[in-house]
Amino acid sequence: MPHELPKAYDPAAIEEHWAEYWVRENLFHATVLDQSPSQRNFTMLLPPPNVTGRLHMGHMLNQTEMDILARWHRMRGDRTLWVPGTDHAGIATQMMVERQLASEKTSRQKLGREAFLERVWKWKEQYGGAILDQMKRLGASVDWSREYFTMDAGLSRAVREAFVRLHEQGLIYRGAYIVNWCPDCQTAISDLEVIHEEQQGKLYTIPYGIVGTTESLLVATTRPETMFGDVAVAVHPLDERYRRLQGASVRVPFIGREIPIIADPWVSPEFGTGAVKITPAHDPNDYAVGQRHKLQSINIMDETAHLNEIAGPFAGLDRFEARKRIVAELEGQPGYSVKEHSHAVGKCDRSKTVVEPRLSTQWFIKIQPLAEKAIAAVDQGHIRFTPEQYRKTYDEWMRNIHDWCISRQLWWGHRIPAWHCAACDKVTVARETAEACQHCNSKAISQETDVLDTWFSSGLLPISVFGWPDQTPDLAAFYPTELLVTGFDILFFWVARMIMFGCHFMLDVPMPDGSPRTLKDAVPFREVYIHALVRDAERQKMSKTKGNVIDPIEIVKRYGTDAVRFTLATMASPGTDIAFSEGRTEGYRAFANKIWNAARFLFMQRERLFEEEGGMPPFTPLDLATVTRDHAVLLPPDPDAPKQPEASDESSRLEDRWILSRLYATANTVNAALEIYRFDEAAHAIYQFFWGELCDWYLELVKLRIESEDEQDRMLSFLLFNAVFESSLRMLSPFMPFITEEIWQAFYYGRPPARSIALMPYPVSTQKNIDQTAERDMALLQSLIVSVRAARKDAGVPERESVPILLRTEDSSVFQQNLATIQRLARVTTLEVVPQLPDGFAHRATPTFDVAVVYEKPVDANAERERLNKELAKLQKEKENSDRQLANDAFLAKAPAAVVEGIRRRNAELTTLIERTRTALDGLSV
RNA sequence: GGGCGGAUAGCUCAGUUGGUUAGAGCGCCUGCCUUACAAGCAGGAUGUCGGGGGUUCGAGUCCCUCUCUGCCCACCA
Repeated sequence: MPHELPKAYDPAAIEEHWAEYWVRENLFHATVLDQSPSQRNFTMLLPPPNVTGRLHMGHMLNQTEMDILARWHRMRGDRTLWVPGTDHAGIATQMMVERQLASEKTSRQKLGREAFLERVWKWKEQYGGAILDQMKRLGASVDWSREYFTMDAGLSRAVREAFVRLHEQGLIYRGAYIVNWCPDCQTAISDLEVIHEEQQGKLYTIPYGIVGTTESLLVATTRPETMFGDVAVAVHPLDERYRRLQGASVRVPFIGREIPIIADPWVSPEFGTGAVKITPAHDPNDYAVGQRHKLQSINIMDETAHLNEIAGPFAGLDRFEARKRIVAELEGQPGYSVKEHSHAVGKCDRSKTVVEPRLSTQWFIKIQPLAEKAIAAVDQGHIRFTPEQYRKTYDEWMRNIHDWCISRQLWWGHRIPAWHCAACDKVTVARETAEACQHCNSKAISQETDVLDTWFSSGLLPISVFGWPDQTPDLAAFYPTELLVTGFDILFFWVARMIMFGCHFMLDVPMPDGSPRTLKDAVPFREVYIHALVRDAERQKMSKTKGNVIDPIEIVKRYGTDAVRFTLATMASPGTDIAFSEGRTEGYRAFANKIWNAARFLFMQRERLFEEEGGMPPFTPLDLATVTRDHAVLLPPDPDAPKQPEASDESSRLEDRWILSRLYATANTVNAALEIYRFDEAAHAIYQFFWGELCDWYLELVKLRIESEDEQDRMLSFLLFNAVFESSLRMLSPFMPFITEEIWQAFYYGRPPARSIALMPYPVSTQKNIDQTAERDMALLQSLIVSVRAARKDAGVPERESVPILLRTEDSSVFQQNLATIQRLARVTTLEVVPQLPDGFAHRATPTFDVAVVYEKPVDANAERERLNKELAKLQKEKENSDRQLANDAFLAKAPAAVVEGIRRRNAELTTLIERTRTALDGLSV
């Protein structure tokens, strides 16, 4: 017996089951063994969420898009691999565990490094990766057997290898430079992790006493608290105001240290007073000036941004507290002044603390050589961006790139494989744990305590997940990946780094056939699709502080994954952010419900029909082939299927030819749209076809025929509906994997031709399958039915009552041949073709026909007059426009013939329509 | 300071290389519990395509300009 579908569509009741099924059956596992010469690869890497992360709407959009593409490619027969994993997320994870420790009244310092790391691993085992479970619930068709974590042994080995190689190549160096220091995280961070915020601050003008005089030099600064680190005051060499002071000295206020007045062209005389304090240890510009003038650097702050003993009376104070006190002290001094000043302040992306530029010893990557290859790879078209504008963004960034500070003063992360020697003070960099100093062979070495920036390991993912540095079969088979789908927020953090690392390291790996690899095949992916940001319904960025965060899992619980996925797909048009609205989701849940009920209709008819026939026939693709013999595209390929006798097209009914044509057209649209990542177009096309054509029209006609006497037609219409419906399910499956799986499994109850709809072929078609005659005739028929329905409404015919209609038309053949359709869908008794419509009946006029409903209840003359007048005005306006165009010689001469012809035809139609509408109006007034 | 994007129906958005009547969903109005579906069916209303100028036979679409708005990048104290 066929599987029953419950009366109500309840996503909660079906989704979990299939989510588990797909994982359990390991359906989306891809191996090198799958390889067949004709098969295309489609490989993607999931942008790894933080292991501490919780799924948000951005993840869901990203995963929905990737999953649609993965499922689509898989169904099209491509060897599809989508690799999932999580990122150890250095700072984020460490902070999370530290918070936990704090609540237990302890700290990582108290635990010590080793115990702390143990604790983090424990935390990771216990709570980490919850986000991947959430992903499973969304139906993401990833290869779970390949799940990675960026601190796995294999990936860690790749990290060490990459570090050592870069070091060997002279591309990694260590030194004291001004870096961005987060006093809260107590680590250096890269330029990218600093977010600049425009802020209303103050510009303080502070008098510095000139040595040997009673005069003062006025110095403008936004950061008075750094004055204790001042080593000079700089003026522009050509600044006449200060020329005489060059070479003189001033005293740092409060502490009285003498510092020189120097001249440097970097100073702009227009800003402030034209005299700048130089604090090399706490400002990148000042550091550069200091270097030029061989000045020393004085660090006045500790790692928590509290002033040290050099600050004299202000020692021990936090930098902002110090500023307050200093300003208070300066208040009232001659020359001192304050004015409002708006400037950009750098904050730590993670902690939102104001970043402190700080001189410290860090590890850096000399990025230029890597960037050059990365620029070339995109320039030469080996990597394409969608939307294209991001290519420019990428290019600009790459061309202005600075060296990358990769060391972090954290404990959680890939520890830098370098050992410091206590004896000779030199550094040993090694792949394996070093036992002795490379330089002096001393055993007194200790490993560098810093770890690597998290993005160092994620930048290596495209190569490390496939086993690099080993030349594994996976690396040979799956590198480069095809596509990267991600948000622009990690374009520089991640995308750019992957491109740099991929190009750099893979150029050394020969191709599978042994030939040398070129840039074209060294790239980590061939395409990058950058998707939009998901905002709330009011277009606000979702944020915890605003409290407008939509939890996708909550929404999924309420509407079902399929509905949410479809919402995101329909709204995902490139270049614009998504304002997520529950209203839309509700609408697409209704769509899922529609599909559900169409399936129920199908199953009910199947039972009814074949009970009469004396038993259930098998429902295999083979049976469907009996009605769709010309249309193998609809079906799973079955080379053993016997050829079926061909029915002639003439015997086919209009609606049959029409629905097939529409199905093919939809398949064409969907495939073309997905090819260029137009998820919205693809989803709209399916929606429109399924609801607006298959359900609203074809299904209604199937009802009519299933009741008919003609047994053969009964069967044919049923089987064809079956086939079209099943094809539609497959077409829809990448977008709504759950409901389609549920119905499809029920459809093939007992013996499905595959383990999952996800492994069935995707509908494809060509232009030649489009039946233009059928589409045109059906449009005409629909137009008549809609006209009659409207006229019925005007006449006030009760919904259930059928009425005769009068039709005036040149050619009534389509209507005559499809009389039953008209009778059924427009509730018509008889159709009479007349040379002229009589007055007094509600009617509609179109270019090809006029139709009236014969109903004794007189139409409301006033309402009808109003409607007709409005109609007339619209027609006349349009007519005027086309008249003007047709009277224009330039238009006739220059416009393409087809356009002119079109307007001529329309103009003629308008003439007729206007005439008829006038007649109708006259008829009313009689 | 540089760069990029957006402004189309009450709301959220489509609108392909300029070409006949600018679309969809939601919302709104009217009528229907027609046994697949009221999460439904049928019918309907709604737009100076941000303002101004230009190119063109023809502009929502191309150019200039203005207004508003969002974002990215940036070491000027």
